[in-house]
Amino acid sequence: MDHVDRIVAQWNEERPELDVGPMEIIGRFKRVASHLTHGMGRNFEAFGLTAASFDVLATLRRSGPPYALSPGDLLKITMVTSGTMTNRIDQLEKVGLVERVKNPDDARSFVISLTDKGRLLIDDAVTEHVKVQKELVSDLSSEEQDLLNSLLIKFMGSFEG
Amino acid sequence: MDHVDRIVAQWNEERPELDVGPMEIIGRFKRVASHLTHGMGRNFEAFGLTAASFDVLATLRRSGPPYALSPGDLLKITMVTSGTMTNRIDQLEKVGLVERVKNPDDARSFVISLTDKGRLLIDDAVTEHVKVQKELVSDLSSEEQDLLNSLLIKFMGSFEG
DNA sequence: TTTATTTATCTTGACGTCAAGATATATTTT
DNA sequence: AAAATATATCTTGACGTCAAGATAAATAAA
Repeated sequence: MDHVDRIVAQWNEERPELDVGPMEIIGRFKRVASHLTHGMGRNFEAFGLTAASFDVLATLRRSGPPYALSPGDLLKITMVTSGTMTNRIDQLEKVGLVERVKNPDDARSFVISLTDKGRLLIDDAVTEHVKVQKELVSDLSSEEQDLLNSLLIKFMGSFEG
Repeated sequence: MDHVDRIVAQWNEERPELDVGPMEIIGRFKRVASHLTHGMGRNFEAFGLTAASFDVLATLRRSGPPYALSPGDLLKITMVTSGTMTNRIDQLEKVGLVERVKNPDDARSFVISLTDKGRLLIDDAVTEHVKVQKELVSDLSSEEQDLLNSLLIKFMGSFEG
């Protein structure tokens, strides 16, 4: 009888005609996602980052040398709006982790480039990040992890496929 | 080759020593959670609600008659901070969906009570909500849904058990 | 009974996000 | 060449959230 069971039991009592089967999956899904968010967030904090700033730095880092992408590329990859990305870049530039470099071929655009400081920080943070991620799924057996992953591939495909 | 595969491939190229297996699960998890949030959010909007206000109204409704809980109860159930709950209640009170009723036995506390308008609205919204939820998981077979749910029970238990 | 502690709720200030729209530059059409 | 359209980015204002702390009332300790 976990938290979601209790919610479902209440609805069965109050609105027995409702089909609350999918609510079990979705309720647990969002709750686990919240635990994952908080678990990873504690690590981001330890590096003076937020999920938002980590997201940008990691995107630049894994894109490979020269560790630079346009704001437009970044917002497509990270699925946020342009205003959000402007704000993220502002914050990161303020603390010297990225810099805006003018594109000489198109005066509308920039590239956002990792500074040395930014690259060193994100490399350390990612090293720790994957350890945290491993720990977060560690209560599932290797077989359960594979099974969950294959279900998630299909589930995600139903939205993005 | 989905979005998460591409991210993993980039890390393998740039930081091959990292164990990015858990990242597949967690990356897909957060991405699916985001699709679920947006899918349900469109329905909340159709009723003039947000995920936050729906959350409070649904919690009150499924608690059964007299559809009233204290702010303290609500924040424990919904896992938000007290400031957030105060703000949610303010918004809902402003539009007449709940009201603050003084507790005569303890002058510090109130109960937050669904108004008639609030109860009618949340009953309609929930009816639609479970339909949306059913649709959101409909690309998974009944067996896959059960399998996913049992994995989620264990996964969630690793945080809350 | 006075003082200290705990409990219940609210306030404040900062942050990340989004939607809508503004600005400036590039490209296409006429 | 001028006008219309498209593209790239930024600005603004509102919202939901949180952490930290304030307020007020109830309870416990002295």
